[in-house]
Amino acid sequence: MSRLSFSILASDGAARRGEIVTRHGTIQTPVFMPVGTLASVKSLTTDQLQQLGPEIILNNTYHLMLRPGVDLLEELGGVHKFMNWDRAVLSDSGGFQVFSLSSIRKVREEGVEFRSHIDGSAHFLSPETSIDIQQRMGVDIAMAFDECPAYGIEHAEVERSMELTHRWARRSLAARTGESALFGIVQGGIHHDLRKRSAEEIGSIDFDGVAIGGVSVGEPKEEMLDVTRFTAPLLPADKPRYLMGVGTPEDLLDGVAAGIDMFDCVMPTRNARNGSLFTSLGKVAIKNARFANDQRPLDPNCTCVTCRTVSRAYLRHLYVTGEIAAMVYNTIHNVSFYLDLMRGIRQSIASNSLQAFRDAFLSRVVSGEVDA
RNA sequence: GGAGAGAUGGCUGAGUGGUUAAAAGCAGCAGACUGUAAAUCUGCCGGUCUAAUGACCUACGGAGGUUCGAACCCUCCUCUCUCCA
Repeated sequence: MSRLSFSILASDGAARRGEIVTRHGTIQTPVFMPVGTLASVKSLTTDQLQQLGPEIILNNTYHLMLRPGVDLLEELGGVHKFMNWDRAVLSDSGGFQVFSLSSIRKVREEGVEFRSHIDGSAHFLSPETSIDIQQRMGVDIAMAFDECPAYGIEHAEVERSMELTHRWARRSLAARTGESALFGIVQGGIHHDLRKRSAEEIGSIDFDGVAIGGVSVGEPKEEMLDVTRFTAPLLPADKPRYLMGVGTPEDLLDGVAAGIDMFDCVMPTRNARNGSLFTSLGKVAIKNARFANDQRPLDPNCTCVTCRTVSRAYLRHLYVTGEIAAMVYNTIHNVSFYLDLMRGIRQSIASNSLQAFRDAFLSRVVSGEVDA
């Protein structure tokens, strides 16, 4: 079979309702991909994850390259077998670590030299090595190796970085020899002219999908939305569009409306571990004293295990006492909430009512009736 | 019975004449988190008033004293702990 195929089933304005077929199953889009950096969606067993039902998750090249190492990963049969996950996996190329680990790396034309954040040892990632590692991990979708520039640097510097990303994009594709599908990444910061150039350049390369990278790196929300709205329509219409690292529930609604098909973000999982929970009635900081005696389910409109079986009072107690179960329950809920949201979004596109769905969602959340 | 040590803010615990409303940790209260160096980080944390700066009050076991000034020095009292009988 081909590495990947994408078809659009319906649309609503710029929003698309589609299907991506991978070697590990079919993905309904728009889709949210939970992040499992180290071949684990933090705090969840694969079985628990499976029951939540995401059709695809993320892994990370940089982190897995360090531990357990790609040789071992390959020897153990790839990430799917390693974590006993039979659905799709997309791997980030390590490009984000060029940004997030900027203090311990050095960028050159050839690639990026990292000092391991674990033991200080030197590691090198280039388009060729990144793609090689991703293929050997056996992921369904690999990402081109890119440079993710920080927010706030000058236009000329963003342009230089973007051009490097373009050269690396072609090298990434040339390095792809295996079964993994490969997505290109558009850069260009917050600058329309650069984003346009990048979209044209990356869009002209024979990738299986195209991502918008370099957002959610500290820029104001409006800038991110502006870049997304500007760039999405410039991307090839017949390929999946992936907005990297985004975002909040509201961001997902906006992204879909702009024509994005795929999202990933650490927010639901990280926030869960930090006691910040997304609900249909707004955000809940479960550690707040007001939940100490609150016997209601976290979210009355949610059917996840957490909301079906335990109270806010219990969730608060687990969190405050530092019990591991707090992270499990919280993560189950937040991931479930995100997946439910995407399900609702897909249905609304199919029935041409995305705008109404968005309005209803936001009005419920904004009304702040968590305490009602 | 004898010898010694100690009593500090909700807790543990620094501080031995002024810059001390009093370190630090914990607990408590709140906030942040966007392709994960995150079960992390930040702020507040005696009281009242203030948007804030700030002002006043109360405070280092109790009572008294020395001093311009005391958590810190002296006296007595109360209590706690350790060792020896």
